[in-house]
Amino acid sequence: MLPVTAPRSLKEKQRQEREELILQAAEEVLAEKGYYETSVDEIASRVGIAKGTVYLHFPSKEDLVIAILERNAQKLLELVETAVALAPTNREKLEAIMRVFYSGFFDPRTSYLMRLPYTVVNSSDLRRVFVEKKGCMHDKWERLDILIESILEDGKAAGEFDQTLPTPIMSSAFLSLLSPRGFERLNINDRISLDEFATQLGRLYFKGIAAIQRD
Amino acid sequence: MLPVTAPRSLKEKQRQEREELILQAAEEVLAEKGYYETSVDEIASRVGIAKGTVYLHFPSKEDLVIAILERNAQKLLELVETAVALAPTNREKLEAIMRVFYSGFFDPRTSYLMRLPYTVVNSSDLRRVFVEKKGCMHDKWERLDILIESILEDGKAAGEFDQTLPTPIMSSAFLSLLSPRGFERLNINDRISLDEFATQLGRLYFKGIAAIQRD
Amino acid sequence: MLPVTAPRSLKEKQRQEREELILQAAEEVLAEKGYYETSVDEIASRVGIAKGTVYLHFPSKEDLVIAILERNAQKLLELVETAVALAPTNREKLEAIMRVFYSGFFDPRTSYLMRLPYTVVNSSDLRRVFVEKKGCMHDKWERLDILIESILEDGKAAGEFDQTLPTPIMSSAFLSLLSPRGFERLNINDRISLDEFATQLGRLYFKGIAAIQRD
Amino acid sequence: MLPVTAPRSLKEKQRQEREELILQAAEEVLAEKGYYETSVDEIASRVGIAKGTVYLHFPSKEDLVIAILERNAQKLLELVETAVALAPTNREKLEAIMRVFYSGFFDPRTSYLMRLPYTVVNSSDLRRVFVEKKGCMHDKWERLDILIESILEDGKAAGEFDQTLPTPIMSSAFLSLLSPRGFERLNINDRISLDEFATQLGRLYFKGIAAIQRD
DNA sequence: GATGAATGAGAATTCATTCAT
DNA sequence: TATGAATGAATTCTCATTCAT
Repeated sequence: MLPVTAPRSLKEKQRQEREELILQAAEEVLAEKGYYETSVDEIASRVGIAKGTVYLHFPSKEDLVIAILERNAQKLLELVETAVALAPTNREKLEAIMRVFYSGFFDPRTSYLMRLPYTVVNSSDLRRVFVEKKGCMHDKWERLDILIESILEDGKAAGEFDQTLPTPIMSSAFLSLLSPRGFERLNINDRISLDEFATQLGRLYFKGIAAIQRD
Repeated sequence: MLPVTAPRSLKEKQRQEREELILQAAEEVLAEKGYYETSVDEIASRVGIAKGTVYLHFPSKEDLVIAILERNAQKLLELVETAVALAPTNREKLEAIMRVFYSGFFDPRTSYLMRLPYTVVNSSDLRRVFVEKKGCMHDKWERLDILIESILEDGKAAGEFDQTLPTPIMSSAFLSLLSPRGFERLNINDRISLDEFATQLGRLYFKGIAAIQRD
Repeated sequence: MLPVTAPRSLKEKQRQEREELILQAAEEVLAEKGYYETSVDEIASRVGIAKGTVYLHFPSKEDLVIAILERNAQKLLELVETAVALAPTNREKLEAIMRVFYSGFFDPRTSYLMRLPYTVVNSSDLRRVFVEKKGCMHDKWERLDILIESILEDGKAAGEFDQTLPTPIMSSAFLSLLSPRGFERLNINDRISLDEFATQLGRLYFKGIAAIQRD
Repeated sequence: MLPVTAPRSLKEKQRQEREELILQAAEEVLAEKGYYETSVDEIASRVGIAKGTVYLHFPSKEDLVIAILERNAQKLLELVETAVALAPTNREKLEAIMRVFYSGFFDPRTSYLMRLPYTVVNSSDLRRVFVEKKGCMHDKWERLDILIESILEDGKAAGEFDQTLPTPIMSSAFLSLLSPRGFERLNINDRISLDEFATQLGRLYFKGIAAIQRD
């Protein structure tokens, strides 16, 4: 008997490959030019296909971007959860999250992966369009938030973290410190390795900048 | 001789007043809708003038926004410098900067004032257009950076701040913590006053989140 | 004192003239090509203006067509009502309506005026889009219907018209006979004057085609 | 020799069956949405085949519609000719035609059959595309016209119909009265049976609406 | 100066048709 | 033969910018 599913899964495979190419090209252009300066035409021509073909895969430009955001946010979340699961202490869990974000931001292979969701969530323009209006990535971002807060709470319970600091402040500050701008700012003048950066930033987050650490 | 300067300065005054109205309306719409969703038409109609009139004052939409950014960045810088000058210690100087930013972000009267420059600098989309391509606010942001770094260096020299942390990391982290998203995130669920927020964030920045602060 | 209203009304006049030109060009192209084969581009280029200018006057292609339909239906209704008011007997009122329709259809100066509304109401494609979905011309067509039925009822009461025929059938048949296709069919082979056509059709409507008119 | 014709005619049979399915699906969608709102995609998916398959049977969307129109016009003509052949008098012949049209329009099983040709012939938009440009249904419509005129002429010769009315006017009016809109208009408010409608309309056509039927 | 009508390049989206598989 | 992915011309609509009044 001939494999009936084969042709279907072949087609499906090709379809997915094509879709993957579109998503990648779109990520690329979006990262280069931003949402508003990116045209569907350009995405298509970068893949080497016609404009109409993009619309065979995604019903609209917005939906294409949402697909990228959801996918990347999902991947990001998985990386974070894995990293957290592997880290033994609460402090190391947080440091692991930092490393996931930063290495994601600056490794060209995964750059778009994380930069786009983070950028969209933290830019007011795109936030409005995608996050607030469409609820895009809402669940993923919430899970990330919950994860961080639970690490902080665990750390407090374990006496590792300062119980007098409100957890929301701690998590909010933590998310702020993850901004790719932080490392970009540095990289312009002072060449620094990502690892070094994450280490130092972790130290800062845990010990603060004060010299003598008595309250 | 006819009083040539008087009418001129009268005209000039009216001109400046009108320009001010345009800038204010533009700030308002930009804050509401973002750069790309804002049309010159809407700005003009909010001022109650014709679209063409906007172009008598600013050669392009981009230039109008640049004017706002430069102006607000300038004002912001002044506020920061004043606050810094008044604060006695280095830690208090940094805390003062935090307060300037946060109260600026969330006081409706000055909200646009600071949010816009900060947003633009920290969003990748607009950053590209205004900061990187046009060099917009470059000098102001550099001065802010220098100011912060000098405070940090002074603090290190005075033994207040940890000398083992690289100054660029410290300043970069400081700038990241200023993000308006930080406070927004909190305000959704946990109502917290701006003052409380700035105080706690300052504490976190200086002492870190660790429980027992011995290295 | 200068006439303050003058410049305004001048502008307004020009605006209306331009709008009139657009409406006329649109009527023309629509009559030539039909709704779906007509592009906004073609309308604009026939007026000798840019595409965008059309959108200064009408928010969408659909709205432009609706404006034409409403206007023409309105004008048509006025002509009908005037003609009816002037005709002494009920039979003459109905004949007057026939004349209004037919002379409207075939006088090149007013051709689009009536053909378009009648066509749209009686074509199933456009009916769906404009009449059913948008309620376009609904009120005008209803008034025409009421007018015709009241003439028929009056005629019945006066003993002029056959009281055994249901009024809705009579009015429906009357409206069917108004179809421009009726005259067009004739004009291809048999040249006939509009007046002659209307007269004969009136006779048919009143006396039927039977030779000896005893039931 | 292998049975060459048998498989061929089997294939041919399947081919024709499929073509029939396409035609039926197309009629259905066309009746629902109209020519311009109907996509080849929708037709194909209603048959459960791929879009490309439609093009194996018909060289273009237009040709598919032409096939439907020709076929339906043919069927309509046959029904009319049969009905005419069976009716004894000229008046009954005309009444039979009316019944064929009206029952065709409103019997869901044959609705598309007649409505489509009649609609296309009487709408100005589609008339242009199919009838005038392509000469679609031209011969059938002409035969119908000739049939009606010959009935009218026979009736006149037999003293049944008014000899002073021009035959073209009579036939043109007759065709106008067949419009499906006529019955639709009625059915909205006044529920009336098709039979009743045809009877009354026939009476109107023969005797007119006048009360006292002496000239 | 002030106006706002006009412009026209450019964007997103659709869909009949083709063609490699 | 059947498929359905790919195409790309065509369409509607937007909006920054210009310019005659």
